[in-house]
Amino acid sequence: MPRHADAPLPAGARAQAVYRALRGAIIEQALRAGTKLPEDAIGERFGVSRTLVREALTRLAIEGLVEIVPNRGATVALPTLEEARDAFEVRRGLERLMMELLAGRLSPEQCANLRDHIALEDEARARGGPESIRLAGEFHLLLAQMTGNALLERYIDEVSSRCALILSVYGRPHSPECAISEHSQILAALENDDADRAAALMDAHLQAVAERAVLASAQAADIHTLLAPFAASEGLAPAPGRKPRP
Amino acid sequence: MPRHADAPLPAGARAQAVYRALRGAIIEQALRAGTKLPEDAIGERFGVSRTLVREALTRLAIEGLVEIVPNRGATVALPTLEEARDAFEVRRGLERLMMELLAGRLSPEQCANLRDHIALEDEARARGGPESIRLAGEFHLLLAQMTGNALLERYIDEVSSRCALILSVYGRPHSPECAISEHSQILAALENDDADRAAALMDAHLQAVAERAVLASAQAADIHTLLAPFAASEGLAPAPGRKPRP
DNA sequence: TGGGATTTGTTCGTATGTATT
DNA sequence: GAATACATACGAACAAATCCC
Repeated sequence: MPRHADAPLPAGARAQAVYRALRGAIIEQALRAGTKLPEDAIGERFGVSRTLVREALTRLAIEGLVEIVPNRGATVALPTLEEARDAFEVRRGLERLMMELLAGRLSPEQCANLRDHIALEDEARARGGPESIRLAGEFHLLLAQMTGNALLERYIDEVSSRCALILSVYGRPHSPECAISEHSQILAALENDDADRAAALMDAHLQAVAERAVLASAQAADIHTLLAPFAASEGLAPAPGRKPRP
Repeated sequence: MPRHADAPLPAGARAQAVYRALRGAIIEQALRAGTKLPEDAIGERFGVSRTLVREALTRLAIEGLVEIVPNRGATVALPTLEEARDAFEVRRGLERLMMELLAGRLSPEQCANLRDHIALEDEARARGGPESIRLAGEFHLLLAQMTGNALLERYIDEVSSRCALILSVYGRPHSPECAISEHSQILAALENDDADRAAALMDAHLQAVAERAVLASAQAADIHTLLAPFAASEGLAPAPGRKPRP
């Protein structure tokens, strides 16, 4: 839920807000792989000093969404094919565990929530908007939340976003990460208490996603413009009276 | 490999050095769970400013080894029993994946390295030194490195260190995390190209480690120690005179 | 190759918030 | 409960490295 920009965020929350804003921008491909992320430009855009930007960038670098080279600054990560393989390999392991934890344990409310989410994905996909990428990833995150295992949730969140970045590099531009019918089938298996089938479906699903990755290229754009919607949604104000570079 | 203190570290490497030093101290239980970690004192100790200490503490907080409360600073994390369960659950999932990736794929050199490491563990264990904890964890990390999957390696490193912290809270003081014979059996199964058996052994091994911890904490008698993590996780202080909640 | 402009690395001061007496 | 002491949150400024012409 978005905050108003003039209500100051509590201590320690602004760095987190910058982190979330950047993260969202990367996952939705507003900031494309390889884009330079200069500390002061971002700080101006969000109305914070470089200190907080650095903290956000450091966190993103640990997550693998950003690459930091000493004395040369940060860029949106440009994963190699090997890193892509690694990410999907780990993801399969984690999501298989998730299937085993969830099979036969979902409440009717949880199942309803998942069906609602699948419907949302369907709509977004029909419109062809960039949210479909985010929504597809969020289905997996929603499942992770339902395990009640906070660490698993964090890892799945992390590896999913990394996979999203990978698809933005190697996949077709703006293609949703997951096919919707596959999500439905997985949910059905989970409701059926069929852990093995759910795990097998998820495995095949992720395999398909990985293989869907083919080819693409990216182009840069002005960072102030690209970041605008993400700043607003996280309650960050741009610095007054500074324009996109002359 | 230790460096000479008067050779200054390159840019960006000092924060990492502080991070590693603190991490090692926590894992080897030189800094015990719950210990306050003031920026000033640490910076003074390592000869760096608070900025770099903050960066190190932030990284440790993301990893779950340190807890940071806004405006109140950092302490060595005091994992709850639920977090303990989560950590071991995720760890089982990751290490099972690791067994599948490694079974039948280890070179003779790698097997020899692993045997050497097991021998080291054996010695340390016999001496009863605190390194045995670190070494036991490093066996798992060594296996992870051999998968060639850098992300899996990072996750296993992270979850292993978190488990080490958990054992320092709930386990017997200075007890090694892993029984050596279990490591040997796992290695044998991997050499034998028996992925299922390796996975099952690893599962049982981690299960045993987890249960050893809970059992030990139940026998540990002192009720103050036993309750401390629960009190802390619920916002209660052991000392008198603190309000429940604003 | 060189030098100025730009960006990052780090320190440290100040304001703010928390514990203590 | 107020005053005090202390630790943290954040930013400005300086130093060093890199980039670019």
